[in-house]
Amino acid sequence: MSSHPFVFDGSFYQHSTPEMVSNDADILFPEPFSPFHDSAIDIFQHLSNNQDTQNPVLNSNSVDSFTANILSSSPPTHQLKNLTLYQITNMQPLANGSDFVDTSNLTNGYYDFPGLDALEVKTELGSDLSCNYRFFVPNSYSGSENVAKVMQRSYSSNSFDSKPSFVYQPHFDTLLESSSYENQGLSSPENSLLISDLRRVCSTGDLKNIKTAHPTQRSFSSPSATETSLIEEANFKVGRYSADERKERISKYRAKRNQRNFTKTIKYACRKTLADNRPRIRGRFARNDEAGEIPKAACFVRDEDEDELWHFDGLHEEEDGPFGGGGGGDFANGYDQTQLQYHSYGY
DNA sequence: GCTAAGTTCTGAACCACATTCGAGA
DNA sequence: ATTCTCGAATGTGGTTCAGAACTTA
Repeated sequence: MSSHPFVFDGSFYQHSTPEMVSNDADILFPEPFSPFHDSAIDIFQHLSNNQDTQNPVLNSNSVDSFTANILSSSPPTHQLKNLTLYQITNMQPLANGSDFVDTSNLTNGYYDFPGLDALEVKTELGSDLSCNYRFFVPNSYSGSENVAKVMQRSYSSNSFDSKPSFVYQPHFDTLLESSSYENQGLSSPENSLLISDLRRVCSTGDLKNIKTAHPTQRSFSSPSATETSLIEEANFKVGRYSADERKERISKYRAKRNQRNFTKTIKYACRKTLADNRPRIRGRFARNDEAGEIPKAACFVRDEDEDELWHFDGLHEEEDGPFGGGGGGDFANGYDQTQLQYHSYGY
């Protein structure tokens, strides 16, 4: 990881012109990384819209506002004065974000997340207004996965458990998973994607890898002497698209986004119920009678309640266990939680 | 730049059986 | 034309694994 400020994708993210709010997101998270790309646009747009507080993430009202904006496809009504995207390696207190952080995590006023780098998104809404977002990325992670592939994977397995642990801005975490978030119908798969994509970018260090999608352009690095001149020019040109071109691309992408279908269609709910309750051996459906005869040694790791696990008595009244699905719930209890979560995001 | 070895990731296959479908009586 | 019967086809989810894709030395 480099120190701030950095030049990314041929652009230096500082002192962007107002009309570059969503365009910056378009550049940072180009279309191949669609879900996060779009989320980034929404976030940036929120930042541009939210001028009623110094730090829109600070209070609960703005949380709702932020949430609403994340999900809103409406174009921004206000524009950012500046957008600054820092990449930093040393934790420093946010300039105006005392409420932004969980103070219990502060050490001498500094965040202390060993083994993590931070990516800070700073927005300046005016001469006196600004807010900061930070994403924490494992600095030990050296992988350089193909971003497009990562995104593709996210649809099939939605797994981020296999990656090194990470911490991203705590308030942001709370925000995304807050009750208000759920109350606004945000538990749908596509909205889960929004959360998981943010996480994934952090957990996999994909910001580093974004450069791979633009092999012909400049890489993610700290500014050299040559780049310094780029920095000076950054006020006037960001990325490869003009403002109109970016707007057009964003509009096109939004239209495409609205047509997405993230949900797996269950044609017959009764069959799903049956499948959920059907006994399995190594993931395969097992005969009802056969299941009860399986010796304990072959029943994965289960120290107790094996009889309950393998004696299938048809449909259960209580079908929704902690992991959903009656018999499946019992079955699931025998799994390592991480393994279970991996598959529970299957849609 | 090329190659081999290692790693990561994806998607198809597998399984049982209740339900659905459609042809024939 | 309507109803009934019965065999075939379908759909459902967790796990495994082959092979593709990618990374590293």
